[in-house]
Amino acid sequence: MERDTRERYHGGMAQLYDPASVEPKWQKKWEEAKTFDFDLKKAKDPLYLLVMFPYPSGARIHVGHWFQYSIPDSYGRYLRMRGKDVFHPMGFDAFGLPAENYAIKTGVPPAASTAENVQNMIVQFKRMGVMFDWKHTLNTSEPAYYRWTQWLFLQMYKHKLAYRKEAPVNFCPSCQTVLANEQAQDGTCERCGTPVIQKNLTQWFWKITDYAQRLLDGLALLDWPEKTKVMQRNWIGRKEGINITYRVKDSREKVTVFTTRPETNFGATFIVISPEHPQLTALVTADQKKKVAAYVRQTKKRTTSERTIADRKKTGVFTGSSAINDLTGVAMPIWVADYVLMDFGTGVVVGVPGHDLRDFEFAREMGIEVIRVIKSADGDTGPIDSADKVFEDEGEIINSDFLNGLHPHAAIPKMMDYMESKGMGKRVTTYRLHDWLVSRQRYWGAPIPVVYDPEGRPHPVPEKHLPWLLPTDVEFKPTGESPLVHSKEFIERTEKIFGAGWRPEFDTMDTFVCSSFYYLRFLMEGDQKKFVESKLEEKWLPVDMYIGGPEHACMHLIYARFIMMALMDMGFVSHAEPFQRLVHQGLITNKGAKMSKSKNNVVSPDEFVERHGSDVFRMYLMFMGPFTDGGDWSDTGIKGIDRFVQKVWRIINVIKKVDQDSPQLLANLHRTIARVTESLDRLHFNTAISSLMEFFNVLEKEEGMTVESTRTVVRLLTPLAPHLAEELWEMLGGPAFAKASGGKRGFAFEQEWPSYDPALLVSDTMTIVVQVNGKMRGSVDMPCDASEADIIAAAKTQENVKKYLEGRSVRKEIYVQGRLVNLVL
RNA sequence: GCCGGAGUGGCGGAACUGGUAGACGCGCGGGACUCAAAAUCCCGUGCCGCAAGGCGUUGAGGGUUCGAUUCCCUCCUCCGGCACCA
Repeated sequence: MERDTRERYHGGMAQLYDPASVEPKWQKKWEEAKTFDFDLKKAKDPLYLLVMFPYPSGARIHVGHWFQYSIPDSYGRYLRMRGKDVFHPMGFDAFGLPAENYAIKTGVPPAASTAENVQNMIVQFKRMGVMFDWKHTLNTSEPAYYRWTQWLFLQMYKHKLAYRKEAPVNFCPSCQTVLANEQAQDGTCERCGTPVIQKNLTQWFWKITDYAQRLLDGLALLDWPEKTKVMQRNWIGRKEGINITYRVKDSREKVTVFTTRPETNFGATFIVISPEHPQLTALVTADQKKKVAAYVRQTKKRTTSERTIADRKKTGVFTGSSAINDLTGVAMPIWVADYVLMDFGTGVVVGVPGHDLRDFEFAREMGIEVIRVIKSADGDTGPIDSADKVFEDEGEIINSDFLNGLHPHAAIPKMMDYMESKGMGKRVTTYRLHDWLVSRQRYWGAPIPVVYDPEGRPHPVPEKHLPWLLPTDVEFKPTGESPLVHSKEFIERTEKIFGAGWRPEFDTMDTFVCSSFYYLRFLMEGDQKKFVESKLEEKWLPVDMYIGGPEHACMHLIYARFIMMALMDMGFVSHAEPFQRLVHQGLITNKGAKMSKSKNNVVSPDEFVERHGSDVFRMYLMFMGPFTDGGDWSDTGIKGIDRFVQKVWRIINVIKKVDQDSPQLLANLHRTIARVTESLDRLHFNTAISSLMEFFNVLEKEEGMTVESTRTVVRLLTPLAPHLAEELWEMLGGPAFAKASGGKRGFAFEQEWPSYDPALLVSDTMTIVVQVNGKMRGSVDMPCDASEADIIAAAKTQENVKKYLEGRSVRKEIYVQGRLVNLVL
């Protein structure tokens, strides 16, 4: 078909490059030679290159996988040629919902489907031609791995970083199952549409909040995208303010509020307490009891997402109590309302309706007095009677006794000092960050290694019983409880070890726990009795370059940092930060939309890889644009790369091998080396490829090239098109040459990266652009050592320039060294 | 609403710290080869012009500068994140 005719009309000079036979050949040779087997101990110049590990889905590898894994592979090959000992492992984040859902649907146990998916993915990765060291792979769902997930839990428990408390979960009464937040969007169940209810369960938490400040401070030293750092800072959400304590009228109770704007306190007219607040009952007076109880009951029915819709009409009930504002002596009614959240600040808020929109809305709804204490930007000091007049910005303070005339930057500290001196308040710092809820009411996860005695008290499972195996005699169909509850074996095992009446913890761990330390487990070889080998950890961490999607900015990337810090405090590791440099690959979309199975718009790379080969496909992905940008999928340009590969093949095959390169060719080659090197250093694979294209466009017109230079060109191609380069390298006698000249191994990617001679980049003439009034009017070629005066003089004699100078005087002459002359008239 | 980021030909994109905008590729137009098509090669491809040359131009408007895609201000659009956070 196509191929025969292509050859026939090709002039018979060279065979067409055929990736279908060449690529498997080299994949086999690489594997047989064990070229990717890595020795962590022997490595001299270690570089840890890590790409976030994938979930082993049952579907075939998609375009996004290719983008995420083949391009970093090219980068890794480049660094390897630069002399780095590049450790680039790959594993599988294998616990999680999809395998469990698949089991519910088909009855296939998650362990079986997962193992099969992993094998399928490995085959596909090999076909991709990536140089993962499969000797160092891991799978988080295997007991050999999750025993360390459990070990980590035990360490957290031992160091008082794990605790239990009641927390609400989303529950679907129809499916009888706990839902993740993403399965319960809009307050209805993803699967059946039934309204989701909130259910309180006692669950395990990890105290990430203890590390809030360190997580914040640590960001400063990381080589991460600024955007990601900002997101983490916002996520941690440090706020400095003051806790003000008010006396409650006719009661021994006191209420404490948190505020960052105490200077507005002369305008405080009410207090709002969260419906969940434990102090609430003590504040409710007898005559308000019924109303408040009804309101609290109503709130419980609402999901968090429902409660946090910004535009919702404010609701609330008066508790009957009032607090005294000691600044003014005013009694502030205490209300209960669901717009105040229990888990931020103190769960109680002081209402300043004149200068906070939500407070104003509430006050208007409930008929509470509004006082102005800040002059608005346009000087308005009058009453505040509409939402438009609520002035939330900073301005001059009025109606506030000793603060009058001040601006917030001065008033805030003054008020804080005043309140602290009078014992009314105390400065505090709060964080938005919440403790990490690690319990999941799921089957397919690492069992939490805890057992409960007959009195219900928790005890850690001793380390000698790890891995605390996930039972297999379970019912996957949802019953409203954790699937593990129905495992006879699990309960029997627990009673046998710990005694009659003992029960295991039936919840499993969040999969983010598994992925919070996997970069450490890749460093293990052979000995599986230790969590981490100290010498290797010191040598290899932090990860030099971590590549993954920006969607992990706030979850995985904070959890992993937290765990690393905790492990350092416990003495297991020597570094506080796991990932020194972070790069987010861009997203490959399809017609602007994210590819997803549910949208049925996932592009399969299979047919393209089959037709054009792995090298062409990966280079096409690189050529689409910068790695960090991603892009919209389109196959229209793949032809360009295919042509390029054929052109490279043809030229290298047919070009005359000469004894000496022309000076232009040599200069061009060295310029190309410089540009490709610089592009790769900056992860600009697209421009690395275009530089090579330019080189071949010129090379085509050359008489010939030395074998030495040809080999140099092949080495430049090696990271980008590894299979093609290997074939060319062999053709050029590269392996024999390499062995003869230094004992290095023979594959192309095992060779040294070409260096360039800066002297060859400089030519002895330079082209100076001549501008008149900032517009280009010509150019002059001058020797590099020409003086400024000579250059300007030459510029003025240019025909086209002369025309503009005619009859006008030059007011100013600007000369930019080696670049341009601008004549201002 | 708040916090980030980005807007460059028909398209993907290039342009290091302000200095020839549009590299490279796709697509498109023309030509060579062919009975023909595909493939391949050559030429062209911001606009006007046969050409010499001229003009315009990096989302819109303004500013700084001899000179702005690049720096500053205002606005528009798109993307990402957060959001009743006190």
